[in-house]
Amino acid sequence: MEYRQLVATYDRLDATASTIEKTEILATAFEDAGELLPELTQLARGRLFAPWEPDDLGVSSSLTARAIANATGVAHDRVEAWYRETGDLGDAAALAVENRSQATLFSGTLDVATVYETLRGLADYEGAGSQDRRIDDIAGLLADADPDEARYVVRTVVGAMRLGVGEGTIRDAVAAAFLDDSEEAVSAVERAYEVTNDFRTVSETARTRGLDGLASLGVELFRPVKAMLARKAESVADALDSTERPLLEYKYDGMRAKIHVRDGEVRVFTRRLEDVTAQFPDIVAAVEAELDAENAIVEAEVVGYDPETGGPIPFQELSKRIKRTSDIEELAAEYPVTVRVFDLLYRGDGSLLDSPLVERLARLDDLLDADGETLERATHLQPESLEDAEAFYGDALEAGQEGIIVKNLDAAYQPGSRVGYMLKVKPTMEPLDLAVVQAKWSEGRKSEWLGRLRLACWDAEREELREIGRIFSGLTDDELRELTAKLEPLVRSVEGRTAKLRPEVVIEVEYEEIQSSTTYDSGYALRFPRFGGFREDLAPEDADRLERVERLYEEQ
DNA sequence: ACTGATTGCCCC
DNA sequence: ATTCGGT
DNA sequence: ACCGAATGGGCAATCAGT
Repeated sequence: MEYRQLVATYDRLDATASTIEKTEILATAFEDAGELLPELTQLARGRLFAPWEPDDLGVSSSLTARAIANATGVAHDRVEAWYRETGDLGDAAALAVENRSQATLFSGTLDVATVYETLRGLADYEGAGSQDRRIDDIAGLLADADPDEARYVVRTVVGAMRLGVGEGTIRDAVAAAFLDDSEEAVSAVERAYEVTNDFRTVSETARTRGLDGLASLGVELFRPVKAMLARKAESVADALDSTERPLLEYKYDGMRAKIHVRDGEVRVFTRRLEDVTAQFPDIVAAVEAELDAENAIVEAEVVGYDPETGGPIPFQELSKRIKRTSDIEELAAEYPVTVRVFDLLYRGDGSLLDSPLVERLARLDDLLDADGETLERATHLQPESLEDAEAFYGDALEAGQEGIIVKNLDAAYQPGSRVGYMLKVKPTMEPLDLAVVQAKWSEGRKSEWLGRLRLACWDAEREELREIGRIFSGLTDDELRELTAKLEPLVRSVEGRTAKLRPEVVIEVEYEEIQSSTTYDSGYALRFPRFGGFREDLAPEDADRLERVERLYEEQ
């Protein structure tokens, strides 16, 4: 299949806002794909790998910009300039190909399999010179590409197709292409995807074996199921109101883990389905000792603690263990963990996804060693009243945890994030008033606007601003527009898409937590910062004091 | 052997 | 992770 | 209600450059 055909599909997806039309366009492409269907279901989202496969291409914007320059003979600076202007490296690539120098040869056209295999192959290069080989491979594709082809090759490399196509659209299109558009067909595809996490398997099964084939795809050990995600509730009362038969659990600040046991062998997966078994030998040993099952899937939060005091440690410290490949045992001793178990998805020879939570937990309790040191049920309560629940929430905060999770004991395990299954309640922090010292032009739809603010608090002792991080969401389009108008007159200098500003604008900033930081000169940074409103009444010197930040940090 | 830049459906 | 806008 | 896009701090690994 020629890549040009796929590009035509991309362009049509890009041109329509209607999800119904997007589904139709994709369904047609899937029907025509033949043997290339598995690759096409990945490429449609700009992804090359199934979620649990290592998919480190080792190349993103800066190296790709070099590849574009190499392939087209256009100066690297010009490619960078187009990238800055358009905010999209794919568009910059298209421009570069249009303006390619005479010296480079346009030798032909691409086919889909070549693009897919070449890009996948980037991940295999290691060691000295590997970046050059990656650049050469990408440049090789671009040398054979016309401008539109180049745009989407590059967008695939950098992982930002921006076509409005995600999992939901692929799901609907697979159903429409090989089954029908009934609710039954869509649910069958969805279910198959939830348990396999792989659209290549799902689409190929739907094509060759239809509805029955999809139904035969079930939970398998060592193939992670999508995680059930919580939604936010405003208060304990709200959460209880919308939950039939509530069970409350502490919400811990750690790492979500899915632990599979197959014939006694243990594997640990993250929420995004990365295999981190090698990083957590202590968890493997604890599961072997404290979980009475040869075949099972349990779900848990891995929580670090200080071996000296026994108290909880910041997530930053636990996170040192997650990607570590050396000195594993030393790190395990320095940052030991407890495993707070809260669900059982599989036991013995079958899936428990469709069983109600109350039954899954009863079976989980059967398997857990009551005196285990490392594996322990997440602290939980079946509340009799709102007062009960609020007291439990208070206990959780008192114990230094994030808040609570509210679950429905009658509900099945529902992978993904849906209404009516699971809620989280967390306290809101007092917002900070911070001065805006720098801004960047945004990307994509928002690329005309100055967003992405760098913020500072006021150091009263030294009488100067000290940076404390950036903001990352919370602005409506109107606010972004207003912000841009306010900031543009304050621009002192521009470098790339970054503008340094005279610090005159002060905004309110919400966040989840204050972290210690080596990145910012205040020594602190905000976790999940978001815009809370303009403070027209404040000057930069009126921004929150560093002292207050320090105090809040100590208090939390 | 060291540093700085870059990367990641990373973790949160 | 959180939040916003489109459907 | 759902989906997709766009964005934060901070970590270890990797590699280019010296």
